[in-house]
Amino acid sequence: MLTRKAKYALKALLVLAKRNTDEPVMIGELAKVAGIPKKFLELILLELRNQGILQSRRGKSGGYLLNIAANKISLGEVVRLIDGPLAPVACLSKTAYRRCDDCVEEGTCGVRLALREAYNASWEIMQRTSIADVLVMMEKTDDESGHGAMFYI
Amino acid sequence: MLTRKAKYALKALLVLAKRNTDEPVMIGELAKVAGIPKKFLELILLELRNQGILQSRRGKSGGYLLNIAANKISLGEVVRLIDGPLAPVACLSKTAYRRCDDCVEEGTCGVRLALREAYNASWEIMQRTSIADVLVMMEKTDDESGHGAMFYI
DNA sequence: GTATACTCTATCAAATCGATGGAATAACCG
DNA sequence: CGGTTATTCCATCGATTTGATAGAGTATAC
Repeated sequence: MLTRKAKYALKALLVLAKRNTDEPVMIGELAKVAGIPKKFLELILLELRNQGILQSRRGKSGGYLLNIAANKISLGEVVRLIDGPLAPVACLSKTAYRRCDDCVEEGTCGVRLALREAYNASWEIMQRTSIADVLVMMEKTDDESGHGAMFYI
Repeated sequence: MLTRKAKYALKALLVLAKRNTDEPVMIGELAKVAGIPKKFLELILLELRNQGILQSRRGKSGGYLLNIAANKISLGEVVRLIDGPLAPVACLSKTAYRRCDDCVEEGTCGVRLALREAYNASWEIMQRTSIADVLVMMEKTDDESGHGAMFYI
């Protein structure tokens, strides 16, 4: 399970990417649109900004906007920045490899072998899919559902 | 990331499946072979027993043994029993579906769409792969590594 | 200069994680 | 039998993480 933090981060990024404007979006508005507790969202956006995904503008008419093109932000990256490594065990992580302290021989470790394929399959998709891709998926699904242009995050 | 508990559960099951005997294996021995804190392993085995995966024998010369054939125990099942749903968000869970309380419209929810494919890919493999399958993988890997019959969990 | 926003630090309750001590139970041996 | 020993079973604990809130500080537009 993702933490709520990572889920909120994805939600917020989707809203920001959909706006696709140079005008920053206020935390308060973002919180309302996405249904996220405002003060909690603050922390999350701040973290995304410190990681370089977002940029912020302070003071009146301030807010947040993307710092990277939406098609350059992968789902995997977002989740990893907020929740930490995606891998089921550290010794499988592609970005934060660490030997298991209870592992006698990594090459033939059963747990590692067991989980490797499942992890790779999931990782490949998480890495390949961008925020922009998701927007396209949403539009497509929205068309099919027949609600017209209005779709929710 | 799996919790340590789930990782230990998989390890222990692999050892038990490999023994493939009617004699129960003591917690103490299991703990030593798999490199798991004994008292912690107790809880895990107990939980697996309560879930029907293992059976136990009490008193002197007691211990644990499989209650289900190793090829009927899927990785996904084990992880789910110990760590809870595999799904990244509850509204995608196949075994514990629950609507997200902050979700306006599930059909077009971006987060849901975003994670669905990655989750499905991983789920399919976790569900299809059994403890017995992993043993086979381990033997194969072990042969290639040239260590002979001795392989570690 | 003041209203409006973000920024930062501290704090809190609840849940979860990893771990432990001791009670209950069954087998063995005289 | 009855006690000793080896084992599983149960209740609980401390530390960390999670999710969320509060409030003082700071930059910006007007």
